[in-house]
Amino acid sequence: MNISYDGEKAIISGERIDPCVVFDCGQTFRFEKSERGMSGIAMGKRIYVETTGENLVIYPTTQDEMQSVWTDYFDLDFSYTELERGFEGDEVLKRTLTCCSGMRLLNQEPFETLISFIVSQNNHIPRIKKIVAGICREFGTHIGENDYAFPTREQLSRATVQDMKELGVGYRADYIVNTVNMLGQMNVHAIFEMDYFSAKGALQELSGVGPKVADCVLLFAFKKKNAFPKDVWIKRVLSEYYDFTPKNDRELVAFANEKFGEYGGIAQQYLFHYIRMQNPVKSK
DNA sequence: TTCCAGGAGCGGA
DNA sequence: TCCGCTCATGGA
Repeated sequence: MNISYDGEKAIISGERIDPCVVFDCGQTFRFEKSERGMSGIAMGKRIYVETTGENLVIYPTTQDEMQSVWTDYFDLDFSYTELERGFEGDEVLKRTLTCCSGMRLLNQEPFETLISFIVSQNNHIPRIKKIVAGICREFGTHIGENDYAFPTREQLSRATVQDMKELGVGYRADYIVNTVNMLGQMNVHAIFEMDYFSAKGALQELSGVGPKVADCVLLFAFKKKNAFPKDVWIKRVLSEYYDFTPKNDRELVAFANEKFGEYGGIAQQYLFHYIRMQNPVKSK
């Protein structure tokens, strides 16, 4: 993979990256289709992500910012091309490449990921996007036109349960307010250094965070590529394509480890996106 | 109108 | 540990 620069554009070559897959696969809720690709707000800034020929273009940015922010955000030090080659040995994973090739797992900001996935529970993606946008608009920093950054913990600590309910989060309002308060007494950054099971346990101490939300946060924010979130779609995948119905969380973890290894979480994301693409009506 | 969603918490068995 | 119920909301 190579990164070159043209004005305020960073051009990435040598690795197939499909922005429509990356930003429309349910790992982040702040991107929408733009004229030539996808655009959204991440790490406190609006960016545009497009493909031109075989290359991916990210703008506006600088070489310094690419090195300090976006290389990590886009997980550019990890070769998904090589990973996809490893899918050849699994018929189902191989099939996902027809519509999921060019996927990447983003390394997102932990607080935003945590709150967003508390909102996500028992919810539809379009509605999650709407609610997250509202949280940003009401409590985040205005960064231009109609753009707002996701609020910091301190900013969101000013939100009451009633405020959250007015944004449509429903019964999750208590979870969010409680978790925001609990995080004031917790060193979230320490989770980066924990092993998978300790990290999952630590997250599940928080209000409204169960096994599924914890796995999503570990996978999408804390770089635990073996975290394997189990939602209704993945249950379908395992049941329909692998003829496997886990009795409990332990059985699922064992199955994912054996079947998909240390990058099970990434495989999970291909499977998640694939089955949703097969069921376009249900997934909306 | 009914169904369902990137589920978690709770009480009871 | 497991099971079943409840929770709020709105798009399809």
